[in-house]
Amino acid sequence: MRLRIGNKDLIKDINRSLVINEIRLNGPISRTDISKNLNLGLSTVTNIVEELKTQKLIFEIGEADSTGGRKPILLEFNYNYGYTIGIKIEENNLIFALTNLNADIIRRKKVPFKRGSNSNDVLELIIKNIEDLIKAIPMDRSLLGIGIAISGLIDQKRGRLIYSGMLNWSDIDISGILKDRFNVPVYVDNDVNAYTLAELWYGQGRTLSNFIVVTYGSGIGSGIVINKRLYCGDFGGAGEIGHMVLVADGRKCECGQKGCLEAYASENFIIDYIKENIQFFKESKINIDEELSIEKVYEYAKNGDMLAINALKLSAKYLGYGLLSVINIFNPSTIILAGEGMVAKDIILPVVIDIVKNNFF
Amino acid sequence: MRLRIGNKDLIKDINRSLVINEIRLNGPISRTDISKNLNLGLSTVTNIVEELKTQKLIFEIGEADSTGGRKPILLEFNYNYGYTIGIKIEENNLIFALTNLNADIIRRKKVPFKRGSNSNDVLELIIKNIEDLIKAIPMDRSLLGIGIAISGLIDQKRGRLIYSGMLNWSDIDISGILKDRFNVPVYVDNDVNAYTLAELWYGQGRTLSNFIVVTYGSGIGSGIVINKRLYCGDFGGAGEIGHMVLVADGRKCECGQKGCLEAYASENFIIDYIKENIQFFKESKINIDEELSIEKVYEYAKNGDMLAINALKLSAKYLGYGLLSVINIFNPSTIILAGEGMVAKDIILPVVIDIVKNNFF
DNA sequence: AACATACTTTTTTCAGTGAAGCAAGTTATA
DNA sequence: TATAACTTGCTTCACTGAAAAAAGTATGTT
Repeated sequence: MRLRIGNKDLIKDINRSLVINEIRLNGPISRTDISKNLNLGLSTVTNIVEELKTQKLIFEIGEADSTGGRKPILLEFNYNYGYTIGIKIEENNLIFALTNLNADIIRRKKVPFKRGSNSNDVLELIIKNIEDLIKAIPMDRSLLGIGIAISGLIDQKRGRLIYSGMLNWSDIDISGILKDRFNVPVYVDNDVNAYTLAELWYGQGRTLSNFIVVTYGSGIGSGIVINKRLYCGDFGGAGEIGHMVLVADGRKCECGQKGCLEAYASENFIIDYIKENIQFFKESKINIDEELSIEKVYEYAKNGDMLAINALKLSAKYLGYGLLSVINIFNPSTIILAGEGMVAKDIILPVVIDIVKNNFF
Repeated sequence: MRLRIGNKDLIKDINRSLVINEIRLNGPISRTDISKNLNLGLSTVTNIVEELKTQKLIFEIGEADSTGGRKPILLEFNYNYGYTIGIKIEENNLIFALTNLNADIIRRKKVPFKRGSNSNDVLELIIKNIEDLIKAIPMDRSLLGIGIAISGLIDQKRGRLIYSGMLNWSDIDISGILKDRFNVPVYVDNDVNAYTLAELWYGQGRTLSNFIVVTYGSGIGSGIVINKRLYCGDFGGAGEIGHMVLVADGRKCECGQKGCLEAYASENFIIDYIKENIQFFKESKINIDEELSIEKVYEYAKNGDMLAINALKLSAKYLGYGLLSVINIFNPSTIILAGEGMVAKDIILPVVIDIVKNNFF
């Protein structure tokens, strides 16, 4: 990143940003209060507000009660100034959401596609659906940007998909293709990071400087926020805590390594563990001959099946050790646990919390 | 951190910083080149340079060869503008260094104190020696700041020592005491972070945005640099990679946890391993009855003793697994390995590199 | 070799610009 | 009449850009 030099444009940009954010986050608010909160001159605020009003980025929403003088005029951010489209690419589904700037969903759409489709066909499908969604935007407003979440390794800076095992795609310039077509900024990131940004901007992370989001489900991933910014590493692949070594020389992991956290705390491990140990649980109702899905395991556990419960608890134990490492490394005030695996949180959380509490250095 | 509003002071501060840093890092340099490199107006550079010259922060060092026109006047940063004192508190030694702003050491001093001394006595000793060092500063120059490195848990923001096991001190307002006495900024951090900052400012890290320093010795620690800033975590304790769980339910660690990296990759492990396994190495020359120090182990290893070599290699193997986890989490372009353990790098490095290369996801 | 002319490059000067800041004034209310 | 909210007009100051000044080099002529 090149450092910006100080000049009048910089001042302008800074103060406009400050005023917009003050109104967006603390609005409705009066000019006087903005001035006090930001320590900006009152006349400066007046001028900036005037400009933002003509740009329709903000508007006067009405007046508040007087406290002994002229009533303050309340300003509010125009959340419908523009719209954005968010897309999640799943294994055989596209999920679209058209939102305003408050992330209110205006329209939502789920579009299936054939598992294993090639990237060109799916991108074609994405373009068609974006065109369709754009029609729902009011005439005098416009699309401001597109965000895409894909499970895989992403070059965030260039908006390229480097590799996705789930889709079996590699090296696709998603941002370039869509930017050419729609002429708006296009952001691409993996699903965990996208979820982490959501927590940072709209969720529990709003008030935090540093936190880690850990997703627990088919695999284990994490999003890292440091100094209020998502950290992606030098090659875009930070946060792969699923492939931390938890058991030196341990179980083989899909990635090729041995003893990864993900080889112990994941859906696959739970199912494998049940298969390996069903012989020791004569009273278990689990039928090993039918295809065993993770949902069925949850079902069995809910009904008190000890094998299912043990498998979940063991997986949770390893998850706890993984979190312990994360805590020792990042020393964050908060860790957010999420992911499909959390549907069994009644069983998992007590185990995890117990391990973390009793072992933290 | 409160955001600064945009005004003329901000512009001034930014551009003065940019010019100073340009001269400091790329000097000697002419006004014209500064203007080109920073994209700042030539007249602006002239004005700022004039100001910095009267402040004696920079000076004109001479002229460079002409390239067909007027000779450029070269500007250089005045590294002797002021001085700083750096102090490392060891188990029974204080190490002082008086340096100029180029980190050139003007004077260095080693002052022993009684192991187990209380903090007041040692701080008294520190103050006396600082007073002594200040006498070595030229009359017209001054002390600009003090930096202190201690092994332990530090509250960097307040400059307080929270707890040091090595010294058996806790909750000491080091910064407050010295700031009151000398009226200059005082920075306190643990030894690993201090070393990491040295790498960031003067070492291999100068050109890197993200890197991790891993110290391997009596324990394992790490310093984390993200976006050119040292990351300390919300409670000042980030980087404790020594207490990552490497072997679930493994060896007991000094910290109370089980299976920490430090329980496997550390001097203590190496010595314990030798004691536990000497029975299997009949040909080993190691005499288990004498007090076994890590230095002696290195000596034995250098002379080809297989037990010593095996112990070092095994410890290195675990270190490799630890680094693998660090790489998976941070995805940095560079890891810097340092610490006393590296004196045996001929044995350790090949093992570590092999593990990392063959396993990286 | 001495000199004149043309061109280059570096640095300085100075009027102009614009964003913030300040103070006095206006509006609206208790 | 006092007070709070907001507006207007003027001042300030750091950057900008163009022109001028300073200090060279390159080349051709006598």
